Amino acid sequence: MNIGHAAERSGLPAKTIRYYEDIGLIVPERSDNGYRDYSNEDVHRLRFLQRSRSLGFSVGECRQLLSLYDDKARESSEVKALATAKLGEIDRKVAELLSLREMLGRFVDLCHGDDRPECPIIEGLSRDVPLQ
Amino acid sequence: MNIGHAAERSGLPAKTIRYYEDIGLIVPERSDNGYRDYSNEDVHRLRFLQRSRSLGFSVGECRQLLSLYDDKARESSEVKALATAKLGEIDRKVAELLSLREMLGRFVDLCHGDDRPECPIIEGLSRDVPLQ
DNA sequence: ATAGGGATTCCAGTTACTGGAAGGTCAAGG
DNA sequence: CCTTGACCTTCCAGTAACTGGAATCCCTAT
Repeated sequence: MNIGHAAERSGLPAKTIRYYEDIGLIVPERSDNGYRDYSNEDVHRLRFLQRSRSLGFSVGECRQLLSLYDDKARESSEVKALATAKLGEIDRKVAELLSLREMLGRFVDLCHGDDRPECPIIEGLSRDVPLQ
Repeated sequence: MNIGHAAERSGLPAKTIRYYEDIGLIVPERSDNGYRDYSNEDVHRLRFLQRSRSLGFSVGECRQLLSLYDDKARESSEVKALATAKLGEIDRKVAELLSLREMLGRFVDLCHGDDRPECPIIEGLSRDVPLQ
């Protein structure tokens, strides 16, 4: 299967698939004409990558996950530890965004948003300690 | 004021301040010895940058905000529009993270996490359609 | 005189791709 | 047989927003 087809079936752009090959995540066979030739198992692996990345795993973590995926004797606790750590990261990220949201939201609420130059948002951004 | 002091007072690393100068966000005076010399107003501007960045504005957006900050005749509606758009972005990002969190959390819950190789997380990541 | 702590510039690396140029391959149509 | 268009190849460069490091310079204190 050519890269275009593999791209379609995995949901990853062809460019990205080549990049993943550059960094050694997936190395397909080559056809006689030099084209990359992906097996169904390769596509599976690509989809695994696509899904892991979209779930917020870094490429490095995907590499770890792939080696666990390849290791038929892995212990599920290893995988669970990785995934649980990632959950914690997501939670921290959400909390951080929510606190930013709250501060910015307060600035926005205070701003009348008309044609006058006074603007609590600008003031909030430049004040030493925003909101007392 | 030397860059070290400006860094301390603005909460930005000196490296970052030099970078901001490279990209034209803030250009301080120079002392006779060639050292950068920051005024109190410069520090104010740096803090504005620090705060805006930490609130999730991109450097490009900070550039916009700075020009509004500099423009004494700006209309507050302009600033409000920018900030409101950013709020929407934050909300979208949070929603996305929460949905990732939910999916990954379900995989983690399903995994017994022991020394056996069966692992619903790996399976979830490699399945075509995770959790129907 | 020298030792330290800061300052300077410049170059390279990071993450995870993405865009583009120059060229090779293949199947279909005239 | 030739061309056209859609694919494929490699390689180089650029993105965002810094960060690290090397080589060198400046200032102050002992």
